Amino acid sequence: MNVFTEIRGQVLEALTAMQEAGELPAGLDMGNVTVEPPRDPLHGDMATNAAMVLAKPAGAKPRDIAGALAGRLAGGAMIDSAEVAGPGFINLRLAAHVWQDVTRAALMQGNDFGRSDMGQGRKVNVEYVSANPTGPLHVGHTRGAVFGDALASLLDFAGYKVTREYYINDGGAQVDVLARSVYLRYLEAHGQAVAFEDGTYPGDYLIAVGVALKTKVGDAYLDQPESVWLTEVRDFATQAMMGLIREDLKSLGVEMDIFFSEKSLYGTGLIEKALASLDEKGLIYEGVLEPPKGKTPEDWEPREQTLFRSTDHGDDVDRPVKKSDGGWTYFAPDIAYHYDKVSRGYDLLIDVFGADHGGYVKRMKAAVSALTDGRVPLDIKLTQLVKLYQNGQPFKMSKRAGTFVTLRDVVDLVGADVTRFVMLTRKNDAPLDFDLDKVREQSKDNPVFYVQYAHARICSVQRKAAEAGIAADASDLSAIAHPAEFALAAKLAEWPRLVEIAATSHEPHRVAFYLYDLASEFHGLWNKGNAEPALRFLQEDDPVASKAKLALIGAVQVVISNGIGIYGVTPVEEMR
RNA sequence: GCACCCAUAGCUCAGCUGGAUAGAGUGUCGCCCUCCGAAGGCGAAGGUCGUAGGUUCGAAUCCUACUGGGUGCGCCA
Repeated sequence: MNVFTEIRGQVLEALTAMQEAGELPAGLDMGNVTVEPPRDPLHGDMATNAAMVLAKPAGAKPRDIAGALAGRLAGGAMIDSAEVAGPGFINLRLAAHVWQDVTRAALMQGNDFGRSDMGQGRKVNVEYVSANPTGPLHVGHTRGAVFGDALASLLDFAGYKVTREYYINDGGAQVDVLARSVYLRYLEAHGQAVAFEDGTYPGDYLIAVGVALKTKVGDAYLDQPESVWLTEVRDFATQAMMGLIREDLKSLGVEMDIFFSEKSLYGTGLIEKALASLDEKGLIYEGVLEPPKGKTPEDWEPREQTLFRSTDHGDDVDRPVKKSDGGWTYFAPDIAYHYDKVSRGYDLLIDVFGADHGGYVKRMKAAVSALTDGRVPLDIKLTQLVKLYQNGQPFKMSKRAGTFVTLRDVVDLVGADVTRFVMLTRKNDAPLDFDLDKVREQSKDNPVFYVQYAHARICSVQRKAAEAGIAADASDLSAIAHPAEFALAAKLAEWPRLVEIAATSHEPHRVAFYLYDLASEFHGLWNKGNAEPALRFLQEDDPVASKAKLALIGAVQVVISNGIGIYGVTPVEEMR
């Protein structure tokens, strides 16, 4: 049940009736007509801007339209009163039964309350994390993982068919470096002294991989040239790293549907095919790029390369797909990868990248736009840096990995649920401060706690009720009658609308802020029970009222549970 | 030099894709437990929405130019 769409339906009906009555011209675009909660609750429960957006095209004064529209709306089934206000708003007061209906609907629909068919089953591919398989995931990846996963769940909840995908960069030079680093650890496992030189990975996490390699091949690679072992060790090491990464993701509760290997693109003709497709559109040519203005690299010299005319699709300069030695640039397999995604029939692609990939956005969008002739949109979400703190002080680096704080460090310290929720309490494009102490603090400036606390309180009431042999019952909700109770129910009514807004804007953080508001509304009502016993959830001698109030808070429980469920967070029944 | 992101209360941030008197938390000050969890709640104070123009019934939101901060910029992925 989405109160907003229902009321908007009534507004549109009324407008149509006005057109039929000749009060409004035909053929008006109603797309801009909105129904929203007014910022100031004194203005009523709902407001519509219909009169103002239609005034100009209809050639009438906003307040005149508003007056006529309000007259028609006032007779509606869900509407108690409709008043014209300000420049032409129509403020609506809804009938008490609307809030009771919402409460009932939330309780009955449970896990499905707020679920939308907005996506209409369209296929979406969300690619996220996609960290190089050269080591464990670190904090930055954690944010990308949490964000991508929540966005995927949100889209699923909004009616899309979602695929979660991880792109393994196992085709480039960095996996050769990985192989050499593992080889050093392999020598070390054989008792040799080794030095990690320029660019090799010195992290401790490779020690076990070196040992494992020794167990597998014995001394077969000792004193052998790279040509003998590189390919084998690279595969072995990459697999080991992906094993590590999968475990890291699992510790966060992230499960991918597809791990797509970059290497699998090579030798299959897919890259060639993708580029041929661009070539057919006349977007591939041989040429020489201008040096970047202002900051010319010292070793700059003009080279002829194979270029993609990305400027035809909104990029600033054309981009090379081949290096001067004829090998592919990184961009080429990336084009092929997206070509593959498109050919798998997705209606929408979403890439979640770290902020350091900002420079990549335009060319990637250009590529997808060119490949699909603009048919398939690609949205790229950049997640900004995570700054770690401990007790207000910048956090010192991890002892285990030597160079960075790992995902595992964070999860071990504060837990997956807290990590996930906190990392979603900021917009993806804003930097995030993550204080390892504060996120575990149990106070209301910690949104995780505050929301969980509301859920725990509800569970506490339910335990008390159970002792008295009472359970929620939505069949008679007439006891839900106080403005404070309506306010809470009104907040519940916003949930389905919020899901759609968050999903269309690809902004899962909105869920966190909503849940905080909902929790706040609930805590407020709880406390009003101090002064007004009639507002307490359990009414001594009135089982019908108690059941109704239990239904109300049960509905709150449902929404909290659904909301944090989208975040992959489990609601708690008791604070500890 | 160019591109992208950001700028809102002392601090940390929301702001429902253009709506009414811009909201939370924190910090400061004052209140509220004979009551289902006070790990809470209520109230006060706090603002030229970076600056200057523009678009229109209406701008924190859209456009332009600046200022300040972050990120990136051909054979690294």
